[in-house]
Amino acid sequence: MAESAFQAPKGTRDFYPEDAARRRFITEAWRSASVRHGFEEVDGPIFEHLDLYTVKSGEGIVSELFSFTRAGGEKDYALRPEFTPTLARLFAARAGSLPKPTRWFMAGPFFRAEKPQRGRLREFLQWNADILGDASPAADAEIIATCVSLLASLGLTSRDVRVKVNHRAALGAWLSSRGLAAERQPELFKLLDARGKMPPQEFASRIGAFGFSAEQAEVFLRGIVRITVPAGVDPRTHEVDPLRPPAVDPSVRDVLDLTYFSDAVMPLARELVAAGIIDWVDFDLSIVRGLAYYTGMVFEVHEAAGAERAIAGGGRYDNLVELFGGPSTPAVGFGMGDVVLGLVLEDRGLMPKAGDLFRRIGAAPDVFVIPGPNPAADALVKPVVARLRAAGLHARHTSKTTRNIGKLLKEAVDQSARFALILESDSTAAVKDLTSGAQSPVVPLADAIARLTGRE
RNA sequence: GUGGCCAUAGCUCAGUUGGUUAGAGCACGAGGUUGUGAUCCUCGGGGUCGCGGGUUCGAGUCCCGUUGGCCACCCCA
Repeated sequence: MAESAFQAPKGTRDFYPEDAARRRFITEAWRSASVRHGFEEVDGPIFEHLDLYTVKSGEGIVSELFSFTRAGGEKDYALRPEFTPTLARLFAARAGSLPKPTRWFMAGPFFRAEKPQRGRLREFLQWNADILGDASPAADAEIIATCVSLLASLGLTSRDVRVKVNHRAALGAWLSSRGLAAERQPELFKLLDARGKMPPQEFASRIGAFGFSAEQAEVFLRGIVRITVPAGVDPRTHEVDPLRPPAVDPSVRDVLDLTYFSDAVMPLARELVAAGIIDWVDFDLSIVRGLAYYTGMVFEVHEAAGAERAIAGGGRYDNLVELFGGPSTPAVGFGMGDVVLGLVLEDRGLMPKAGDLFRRIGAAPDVFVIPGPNPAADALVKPVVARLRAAGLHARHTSKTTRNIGKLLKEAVDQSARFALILESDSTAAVKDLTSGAQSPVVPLADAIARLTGRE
């Protein structure tokens, strides 16, 4: 703020080196998890025709978008607020020649014209992974497993975060069986979604209007049917009896008929057990999400104590590709933003600090070349650095004038270099391992370089 | 979009009922001592106090507006 009156636009971020490194740390983890699970990377334009978004969401969406008309142009455009329409467009255009199922991921910037708050900005990065052309519960589970794989790769555990899973069709069928007309269900979903924002008495009274008792309201408030694997049981071989959901809280059964729910969810639960991630999952009747187009399984990932906003969310959307002009195609996927994920990692102390961070993203120097006090060493610094770089190493040298060994070693450490190469004369050097502190004896320069460039 | 709280150095903050040239610690830069990441010493850069206006002899301080941040509501694809 010193020299300029300009501020970054509301809800945007500036990325100084350590910020950019944190961003890369996250995006590289996204990429790795995607590739590990067999997804291929795609992308589309960062702005699309405005119509692409109003088709699905109506004109009301426009106030949430950054939209514009080119000076002198006619068409309306919008910065992309989500990827699903673009994904559907890409898929529809080549549906005939794509493999089934098609597994795609992308990660990039998105824009929403909302009022910024903690965890919610106007420009953010989002990771999307989708499976198109596979209607099976196995695909549902694979999507969740990919998400869990990412979380685990960053050091999060099933005690830090919970995957809340629900099934829209199952919940709808159950509600219909209790006589709640389909038209009134979205109303109930909205109430369920807002349950945490009102006193319990108010919730009980409002849910009473839908024909639920106070005891049932209590169950909705707790909201959770948890399926866990008992300690000592190998989740890969653990059998789940579809007729008897394991470890369901008995008090829940007393007041809710979960038959519809479990019929729809048990095949998925079995897949989650097979994938070894059932411990991460709670089945939660109140998770509703974008009622607009989800048709089956829906899920959200939350910090276990409920801190922060949702880390990720997704579900099955079997009608959407068709809505965008493609062939009828079952699909399931999810999105995860970088903002909340970053906050949770910071909260848990899992975001690496400077030196480690640069090392983790491959931006730390392999070797820092230090001239000793011998004047002959000075002239050697640049040729040696050039030679190390030609061999593919990340090599740096000081730009300071001091030849104080201690200060130069400190500079090497500050820059998180792995090794220091100390030039002793025009033909000799020592290699110091800056991680262990071990230093080699003074050897011929060629030997020292060979040690640094040789295979590990 | 509505409302509340906040804004002084890169960071954390101090700054008296309105009064000289706005300070500290850390961080950063240059150099010195000790041939090894430390310690120590010297020096230095950096602020039109978010921005604009008003009141006043005089505003970092009081008033209004504005921008941005945080929080709640709305929304959350």
